[in-house]
Amino acid sequence: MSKRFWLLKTEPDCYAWSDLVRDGRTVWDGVANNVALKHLREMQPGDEALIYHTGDERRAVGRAEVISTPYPDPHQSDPRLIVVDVRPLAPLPRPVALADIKADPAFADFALVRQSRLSVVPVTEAQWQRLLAMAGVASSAE
DNA sequence: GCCAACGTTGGC
DNA sequence: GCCAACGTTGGC
Repeated sequence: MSKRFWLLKTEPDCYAWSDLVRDGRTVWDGVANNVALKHLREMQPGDEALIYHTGDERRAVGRAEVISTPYPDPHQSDPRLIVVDVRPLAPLPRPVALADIKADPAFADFALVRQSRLSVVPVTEAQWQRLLAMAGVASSAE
C-alpha cells in the first residue's frame, strides 16, 4: 500500500506541536467523530500528517509520521475509539495558514475547508505537495 | 460573542 | 426510522 497523507488538528492549548517534539512520540487520542475515526482506521505506518493548530492559530505547523497501525484506545472501554502513534518529523519552515489555503482555488475540495469540524482530514498527494511547497519545504525532502 | 455546520439524543 | 431539540466544534 502506498503512503497516504493526512492532516491532524489539535488545540495548541491542549496538545501542541511543541509538545509532540518534546515527547518524541505520542498516542493521537481523543478522536470521537465517526468520520475522523474512519480515517484513523485507514492509517498505516509510514503515512505522513501535517499537524494543524486550531483556535487562534489556524495554521499547519509541522510534519509528523504515523508509526503504528490503528488500535483501540487502551484507556477507553469503547473499542470504536481508535488511536495511532505518531512522531514529529520537522517543523514547517513557513507554517501554512488556513486563510492562505482557503484563498487558493486548488483547495476548493479540501476537506479542511469543506468540513471545518473534521479533526482527521485526508490530504491527496497533489494537495500534500502543494501544501509543502507553500510551507517552504524543499521537494527533495520528500 | 456569535453562528454555521455538523453530530447526537430521545420522543414518537 | 424520523426529526426536533440540543450540544459541540471551530471559524469569524
